[in-house]
Amino acid sequence: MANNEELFKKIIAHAKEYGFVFPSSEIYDGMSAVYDYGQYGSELKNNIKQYWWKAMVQYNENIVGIDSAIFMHPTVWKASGHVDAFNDPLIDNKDSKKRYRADVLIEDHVAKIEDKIEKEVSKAKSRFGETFDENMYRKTNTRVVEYQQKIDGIKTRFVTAMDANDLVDVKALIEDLEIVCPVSGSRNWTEVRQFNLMFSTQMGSVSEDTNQIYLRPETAQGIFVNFLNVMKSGRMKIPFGIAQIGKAFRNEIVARQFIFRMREFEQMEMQFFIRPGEEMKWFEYWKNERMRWHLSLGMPAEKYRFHDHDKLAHYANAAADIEFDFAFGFKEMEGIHSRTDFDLGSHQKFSGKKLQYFDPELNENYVPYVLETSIGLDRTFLAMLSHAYTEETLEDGTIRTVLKFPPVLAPVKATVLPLIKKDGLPEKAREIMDMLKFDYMCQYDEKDAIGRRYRRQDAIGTPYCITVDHQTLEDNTVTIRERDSMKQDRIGIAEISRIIGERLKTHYIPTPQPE
RNA sequence: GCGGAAGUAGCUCAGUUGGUAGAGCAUAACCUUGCCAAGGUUAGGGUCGUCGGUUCGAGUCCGAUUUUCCGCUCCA
Repeated sequence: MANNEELFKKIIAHAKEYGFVFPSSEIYDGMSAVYDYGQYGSELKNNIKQYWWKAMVQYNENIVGIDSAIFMHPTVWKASGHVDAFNDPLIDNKDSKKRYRADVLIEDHVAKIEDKIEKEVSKAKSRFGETFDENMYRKTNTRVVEYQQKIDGIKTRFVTAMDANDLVDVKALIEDLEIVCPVSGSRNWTEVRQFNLMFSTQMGSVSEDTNQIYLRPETAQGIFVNFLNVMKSGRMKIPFGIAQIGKAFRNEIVARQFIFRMREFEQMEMQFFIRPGEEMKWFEYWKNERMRWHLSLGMPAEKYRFHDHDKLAHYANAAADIEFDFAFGFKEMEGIHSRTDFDLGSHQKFSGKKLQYFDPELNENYVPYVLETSIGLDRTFLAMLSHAYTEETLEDGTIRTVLKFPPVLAPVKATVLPLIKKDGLPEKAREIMDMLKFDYMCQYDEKDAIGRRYRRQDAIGTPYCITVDHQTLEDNTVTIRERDSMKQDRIGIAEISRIIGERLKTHYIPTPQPE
């Protein structure tokens, strides 16, 4: 475990030193858990996106891609449930260090008073027998009325305070009610703080006209609100999917572990619209298919595992994660969720628009069910980087640090190197560089000894090095060095592009979808 | 969010009881060598995380703050 921590630190240091990931705004001391992707990091990230996009959109005739806006109508987040679920006033007890939802503490307190009322009522009931008028008793008994007034007072005060965003008064209310921590039994509370997990901002430049809007906490809703548009304009027939890659924002209380948990992150999502009742068939299909995609990147199978959810979110009736063995243990990388008709049904209700599909085979209209695959791009990036990072001890005892990316994902595909910086070799190498750079991300390097240049390329994971030597000038051949084996082949200049292209071919081919 | 540790050049670090900063590697230029990193010469690069305090004087002592790491907590 300690070794893994050391390794993880080395990976983070390597990522910064070689231009993959930088702390954001570093010259101003950085921002907690915000990172920028550097010159090689952004290449790697783009390559992962492209590999996913091709696998989902290009290779599946019934899946199309969109790119929806980060800003969405505020009601979207009411329909999705995020406004309710992501807005909690929280308070901590300083002695037990336990955190509570302030509204829950107050509700519990109210419930206790209600219990007292019920006790009084049932006591009176048994005393007066059949002649007992419960409603009358509730309205007239002084003790019950007192309790009821107290409850009404608390509720009014709480609702007023919450509406006015007056968290100080919520705290005061908790103090006035002498609520104690169930664990420590003390009344030593912190201030009440609003943990709104959605970032908000204002739209509209004149202050009276502004609307509070949110940065999307997930990309999925952008797909659901475009369900009709895509279905109609694309003449889509169920089953079909809509894919999207984009940023999402969550104001996590604790964001840590490098780029694993960030407040601004990127998702690659696909929502697959299906006939109600067929969700388990598709759940199994996409579970297997997504795992096949991961394995096609050449990572060992034991690095991955499924984790089936026992506790399901409000929108799901089946859910599984694909977890990856990061340096800090198995963690979620992708989720496959059967979301039923929760999302489209909810948007149908809130928008008043019919979000339905006419199924000619069944001759009926229905709200389609949704099967979601949602993968964290930053987490996939981290998985690739962690797994690629290798320190090799060579025969002569020196240590080689090499990033063994799958070639299709490598930031730089090939580097052209003149063996020495004279005798016309740089000119020849430049010619080859100019020939290759329109097809592949390439570099040219003539500084320092050749061995050292190879190592520099190893450190950023370049799979192929093309070396121009004196023989090149005679017969138009070069050597091509393979990163992992360090072996070299001599090939003709005219063949370089084709040979690299061969080796960059994708290994993922989708399994035919079920009937 | 709570507790602990740390922050000196791009990287790894040194800096003695407070006296206004050093090394190696890296980077750039030139020379030399030429197939698996560290030959030579020269140069650039730091208001010692930030702000404030004590002091004639602070990288060094004190306080606050920020960032990172570790543990706890939290987590659709």
